[in-house]
Amino acid sequence: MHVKSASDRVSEITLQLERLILSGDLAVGDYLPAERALSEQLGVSRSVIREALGRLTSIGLTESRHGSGTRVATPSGREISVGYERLLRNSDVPLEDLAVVRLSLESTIASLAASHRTDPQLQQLAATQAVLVNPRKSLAAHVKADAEFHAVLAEATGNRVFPLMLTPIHDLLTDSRLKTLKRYGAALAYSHHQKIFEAVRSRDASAAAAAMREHLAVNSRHLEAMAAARSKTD
Amino acid sequence: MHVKSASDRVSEITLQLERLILSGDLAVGDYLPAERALSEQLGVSRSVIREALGRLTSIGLTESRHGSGTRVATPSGREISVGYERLLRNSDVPLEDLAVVRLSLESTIASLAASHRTDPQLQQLAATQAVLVNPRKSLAAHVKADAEFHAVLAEATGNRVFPLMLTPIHDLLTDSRLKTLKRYGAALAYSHHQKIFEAVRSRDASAAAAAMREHLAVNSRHLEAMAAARSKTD
DNA sequence: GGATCCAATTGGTCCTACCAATTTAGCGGG
DNA sequence: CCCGCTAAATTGGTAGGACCAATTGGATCC
Repeated sequence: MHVKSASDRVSEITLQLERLILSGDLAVGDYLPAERALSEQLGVSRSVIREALGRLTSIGLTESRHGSGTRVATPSGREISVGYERLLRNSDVPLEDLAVVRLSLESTIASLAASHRTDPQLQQLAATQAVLVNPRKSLAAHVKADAEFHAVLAEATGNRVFPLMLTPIHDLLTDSRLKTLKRYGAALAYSHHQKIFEAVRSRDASAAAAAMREHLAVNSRHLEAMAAARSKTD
Repeated sequence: MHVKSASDRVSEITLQLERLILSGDLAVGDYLPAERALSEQLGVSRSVIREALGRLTSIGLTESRHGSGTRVATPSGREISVGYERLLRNSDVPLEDLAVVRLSLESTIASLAASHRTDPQLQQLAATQAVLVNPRKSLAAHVKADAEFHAVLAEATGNRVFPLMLTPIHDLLTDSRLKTLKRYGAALAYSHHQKIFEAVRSRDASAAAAAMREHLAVNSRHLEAMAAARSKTD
């Protein structure tokens, strides 16, 4: 990648530390040396160290706690999510577009999950369903269970890229999912999930994908309706 | 979004400046006030200003030139891509997994492109095909044309999220694509692309998706073969 | 009018001192 | 011996000054 030589110190140091982390010399959760120590070891002022660590933190590679230290953060895709969020605000990407991408990914996920799911994962899915069908649980709990269902499904593909790609999309769509749940109730989501669940349980890949498409179609229609209402008032 | 209150000064200032930029008060290319001026205006030390600006620069919102000043950078979504790329690289996912995700996205892309493509986009596709079928062009040119073909297709969906999701994946798979081109020659890629092209031209969504799946299957088989060879030597 | 040089402006680095959380070690009482 | 409290050491966070280095813009000179 042509990231031009970066003749300034902080960029150098940032790269150096980044390499140190990504090379595996430092595991997730390990503490980096203290800023004053790094300053001496690397032969630059503490300001440079601080700016470098700040940049690493801003891209989610490290996290610092006052008085405690700085350690490498658990990679979670959350930084990517905020990046996407920023881009969304900036370039005004409509949520409908995101929903389309989600539909594409999730139908593949359902299909693959049906082929690769393990029994414990099946139980996890059942657990989220138990929450969703329980009317005594709060709306927030229902939303969480809904998200969990899809997350477990992504896990069950056995392909680690799917969770990484899906997480930020889910985060961005969480609002719309909440509205959909409010509008149509958890019962509908439960019955949809149940159809998917049965297909995954019986390892019927195409049925799982079809059920997923049907499930997400509700959300898409809702988004489109809102978009239409919005454009009317413009 | 629940981005915890961020009690430290630099986070505050970073958010403040970010808001200032994204709200449109500062257009792309505009210069921010000098660090010393910002320091005084916002009532914090220059160190804080510098760290905040550094973070903004590291996520691609601003760019600083020594002696000149700091201005808001042209938004390109590229920073998001490299963020994604970093994450994927970091988590050490097998290329086969990436190829699967790519297949999922690209088949949807082909389908949507068939419905939404414009005539100029069709011409762009044809142009990359002209390069690919020209044996006088270098291998690098062929790889570029191949990448371009898929990029234009992603554009043609009219959904700006697809390019964003696909770009980092393409970047990570560029090596394997090069090897595939070497192994099977540009002619095969050309004929596959041609099938996709015809389907997109005639707005046949399902044919486009099918042709795309067939196209990428070659790549997948190649990757699997390499993975198998690798595991033998382990 | 054009080229050259110089001074003001601006980002980049270093340093030192101090503030504020956190952790750790030590002390004392039970 | 153990628990709880306190104080010191460690660590990140902020401030502010001094200086270096690149860029810019104007004044000067031809």
